[in-house]
Amino acid sequence: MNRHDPSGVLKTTAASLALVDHILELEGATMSELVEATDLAKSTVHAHLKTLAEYGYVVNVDNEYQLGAKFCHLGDYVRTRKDYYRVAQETVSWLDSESSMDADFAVEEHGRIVSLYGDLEFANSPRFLIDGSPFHVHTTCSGKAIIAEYPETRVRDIIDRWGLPAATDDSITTEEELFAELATVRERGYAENSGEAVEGFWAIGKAVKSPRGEVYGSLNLSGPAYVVDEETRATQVELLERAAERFEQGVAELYQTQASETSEE
Amino acid sequence: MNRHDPSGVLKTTAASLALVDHILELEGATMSELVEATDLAKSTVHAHLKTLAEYGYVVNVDNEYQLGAKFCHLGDYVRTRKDYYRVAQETVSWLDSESSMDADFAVEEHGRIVSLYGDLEFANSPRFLIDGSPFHVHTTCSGKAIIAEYPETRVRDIIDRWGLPAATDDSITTEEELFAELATVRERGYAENSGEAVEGFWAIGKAVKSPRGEVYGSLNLSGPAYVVDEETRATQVELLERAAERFEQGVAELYQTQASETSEE
DNA sequence: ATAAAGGTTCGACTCTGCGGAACGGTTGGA
DNA sequence: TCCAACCGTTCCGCAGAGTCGAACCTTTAT
Repeated sequence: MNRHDPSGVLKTTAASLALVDHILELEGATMSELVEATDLAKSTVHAHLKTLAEYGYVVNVDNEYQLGAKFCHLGDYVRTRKDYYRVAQETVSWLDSESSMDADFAVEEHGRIVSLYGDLEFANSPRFLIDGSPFHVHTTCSGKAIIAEYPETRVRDIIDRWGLPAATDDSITTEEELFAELATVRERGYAENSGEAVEGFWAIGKAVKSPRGEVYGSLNLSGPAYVVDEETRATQVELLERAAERFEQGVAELYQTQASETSEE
Repeated sequence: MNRHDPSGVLKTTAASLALVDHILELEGATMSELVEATDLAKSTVHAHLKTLAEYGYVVNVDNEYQLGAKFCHLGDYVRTRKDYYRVAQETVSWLDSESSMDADFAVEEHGRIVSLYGDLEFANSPRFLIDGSPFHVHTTCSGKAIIAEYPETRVRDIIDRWGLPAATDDSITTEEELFAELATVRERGYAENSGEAVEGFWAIGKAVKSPRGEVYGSLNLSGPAYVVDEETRATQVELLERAAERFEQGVAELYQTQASETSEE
């Protein structure tokens, strides 16, 4: 599961969380499947599952263990806690309605890409995930758009940790390719993906930043490549850029309101 | 945190997950706050946080620990994995557009209520949660609508485990009240809440079932009580009932398609 | 310059998670 | 009807792992 430095990590908790990853990967699993996947004793797996179930992280339906609805609860908490969440949600739904493609907003965390707002069916689909974790930065246009804004050392930290595994035949797999691509992204102002994350899919992404220049995440448009010819691609790029402006302006207004509210007290 | 039977539960994992609950409750916490909240040594908390961080469950921004975006990732997986998820989503958005109130779809799991689809800002808002866990069944109209369909023993199991704590002054707090209310719900066909979950809020919920009679969850409408007079309440009930029909019909169609697809192979 | 707070590392003690085997409950085929 | 296979549960002894406390480092504020 590619954990880089297991020193100082509690093995019991790690084993429990690894079980969660396995259940995700297997899209639901029976106990013996998990015993096989983890090389732990049946009684040990049982103890972990019981603990996870106690906290609502796992449920057992029809002799199969599944992840619990508590993840929805916690996920929604994370989503709504971002101060820009309302702006992001509005921007995505605007972009989605204007565009013929699917819109979403994604962030980088721990060197991985998670889609926070937008059509959740595709963006976070477990079918396209290598392990239990979210997308890699180098295979998604969101990832490329975001890390193009990072200093080189930060990018290196991420690839040192997660490597550059291919998702498709067209994925970037070497450092040189990646840094060249990031230079292109900076120059062009947005990132583009042609089947690098999912075969036959075309996507564009643009990073959005706070007034102070911190990168919040990336707005994206994606869809099957055959539905967009050269001409419509240009329109999609324009839409994306307008959406990014809307987002950044929305956040700026948000800060102004907050500032005036606090000064009134 | 009201864990009923700690036997067989791994204390290390439980401690880690308890930390997650604490971070949720405190809406982000510093390490010393967590030391205080848990009565563990600083080094112990550190080890747990490091492990949770390693798996993306926790992030540290500006000397504050927060829940990670991985919960969004896992939550979306849980959401989209339900076979009725598309039907539920469509029904909720229909109901939301037709009604003047907020629509959502919630399920019961482990004796707690989690809102899966619909406006996530309010339905799962952490501000209204007593501990890190989702809503109680007896304070929400979704919960009442759902457990009204359960056999009495199952309802008793739930209240034995979670008790009947009040969320507001109007909450149900005794078994007699609850069972009387559930009888009313069954008779009337839907559940109603007047400030029992949140002060000043009015809500209605109706359970939806599979063709075989299993309860999937509950469709709900909720909003501030002052915006709905007696007359509009009647219309909202009608809308809710039509939505429930749409949902159940949608699921029935889904099963037919699945059945014909498998028979073709 | 000093203090306070957040975070990190280390070693020793002790508790607890781990494995293995044995037991129950259910399903389905002989 | 019986047996076999599978899923889940319980129990116990031992070794390994988590816990604590203290010391250390870094950053921010006074």
